[in-house]
Amino acid sequence: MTKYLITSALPYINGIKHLGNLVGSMLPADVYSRFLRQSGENVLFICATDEHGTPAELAALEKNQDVETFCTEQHEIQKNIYSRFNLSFDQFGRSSSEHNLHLTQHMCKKLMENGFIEERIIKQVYSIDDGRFLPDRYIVGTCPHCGYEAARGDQCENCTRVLDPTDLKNPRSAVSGSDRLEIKDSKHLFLKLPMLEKELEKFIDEHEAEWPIVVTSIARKWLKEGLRERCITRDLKWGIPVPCDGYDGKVFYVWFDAPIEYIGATAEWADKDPETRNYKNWWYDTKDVRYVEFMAKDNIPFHTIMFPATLLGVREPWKKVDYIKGFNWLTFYGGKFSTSQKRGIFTNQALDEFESDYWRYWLMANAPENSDSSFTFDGFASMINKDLNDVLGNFVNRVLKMTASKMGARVPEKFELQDIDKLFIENLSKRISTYTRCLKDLEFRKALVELRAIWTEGNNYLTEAAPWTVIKTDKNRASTILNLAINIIRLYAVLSAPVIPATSEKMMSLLQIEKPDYFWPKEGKLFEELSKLSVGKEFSVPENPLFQKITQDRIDELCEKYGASV
RNA sequence: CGCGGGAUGGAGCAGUCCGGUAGCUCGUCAGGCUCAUAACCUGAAGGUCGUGUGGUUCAAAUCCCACUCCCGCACCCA
Repeated sequence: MTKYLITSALPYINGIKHLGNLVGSMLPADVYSRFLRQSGENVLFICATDEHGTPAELAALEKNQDVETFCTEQHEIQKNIYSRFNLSFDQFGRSSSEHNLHLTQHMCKKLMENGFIEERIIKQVYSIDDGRFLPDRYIVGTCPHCGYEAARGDQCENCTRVLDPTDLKNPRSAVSGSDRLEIKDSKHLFLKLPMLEKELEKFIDEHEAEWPIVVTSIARKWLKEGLRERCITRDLKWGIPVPCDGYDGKVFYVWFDAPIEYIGATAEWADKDPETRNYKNWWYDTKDVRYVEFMAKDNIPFHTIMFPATLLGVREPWKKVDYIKGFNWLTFYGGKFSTSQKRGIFTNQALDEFESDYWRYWLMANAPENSDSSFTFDGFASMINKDLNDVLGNFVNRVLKMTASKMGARVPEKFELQDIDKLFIENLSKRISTYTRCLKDLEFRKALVELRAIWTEGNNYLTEAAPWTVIKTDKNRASTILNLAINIIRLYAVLSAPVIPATSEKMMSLLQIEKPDYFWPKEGKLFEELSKLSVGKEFSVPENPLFQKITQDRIDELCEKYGASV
């Protein structure tokens, strides 16, 4: 049977991520993983923090911490936030793990043996006062073309010309501002991507028909422009040491070791139960694994070109990706999320404002699948109020309260179904199969439109069946309708669980189901699905609605707080 | 001529690959219901699908051409 390996792009360690990061990789990967698990599939969902590189070192410096302590702390902070978002990682690892170190070094050695690595001497800028080599973008100076004074070493933001740090006039360190810089020769390893170009092209060809356009078009663009040798090492302390003579004080560049951590994290997972788990069953010489990656569009070149190049070049049967789900950007009021301008919402702030399901629902319903999409508090509030409160929350509430008040807080008896019931079940069945297909195809926005329609069907049914009227003349008939309605609540809990798992649990607990099963309904078996609750079983009458409405005052307050231009 | 994405009723989107009566959600208006959170259900109004009154076609939101405007690609950050 096919096993599903799911990875989400690794969030970088240097600070708490915002909502855009969440919706572009981890959250949709979670929804998909949950859906597959509920469908009875064998799923391994892997993520980790990406910890190496200069930004991490500098962030640690700013906090007066050594970089390892900093990363350990930040890893815990992020891990905690994601668990509050109910992201169901099987493993949330760290790219600084032992496993990743060994795997990365192994990959490098194999690449060398196979002739895909060459050594080059390059000139690097060294800052005497900072005591370190500086990456290009941490050198600032005056642009030789336009005279802009704060041009960076890799590109002038004013005239957009690509620069070399040595082009800059009056160069200085962006870290300390010091101008005591010198240029030193430094040995580095380069991955010879051009040698793998044909194979990569074939790799992309094989998946062209299936992959989203945003993914293949970015990959094609790189191939079209021609691949160049890429430097895979850096003059840094923090990272995975290069296992070669003469490379003391050098580590691998983050883009090289970060994706390998997908494998590393799987090995970390296997360590927890070595008797039954083996990471190679998922990654090495497998025939039964379907591997799906989730990422935002900036990560696509690394996952379509660089990482496959590594895995191809080692000449070992490592599992390569089968499907890539790429996302565009989520914007904040049409503009970018911006840390320095205090625009946008970070994941920890989001959780302080609302329960995770509010965010999960909105983000998935508005996932930037085909183009960038924009977050606004107005849009957020109106969708939460309408879909979660009025449609779903109210349905649960009205059914349970009505049943309790008319016939007591127990699942009422079911008698013969009438046409109206059968028609409803038929409609529901169609919608569920559409919903299921959308989830399978990773069409999240469409899936959520369908989920909402499924919820609406319930309200529709109640209106048509009108148990509050029927009960006056035919108690058995009213009992049947309400029996069905309560069973629908259970079914909704199951169907909603990939997206809003915490709410699903609440619904199950209202029905006093101790060990709820969330098995996905089978095609054509809806009658059975709607008969799972035993007659006479007690349920709880909700004291509070499942959700709370977001008022206009609250919206105004949030706009103010998060720098939304109203 | 830098690269990429976009332009569809008041708002947000689908439809564009594979031409054939313009669809969904919100909002608005009217009606129904009264079990429920002033919630639910039904119906209606509202668009010449950025521009050229451009080309192909019996037929174009959809294919081709030209143009306009918007948004990313610059600290932070995905």
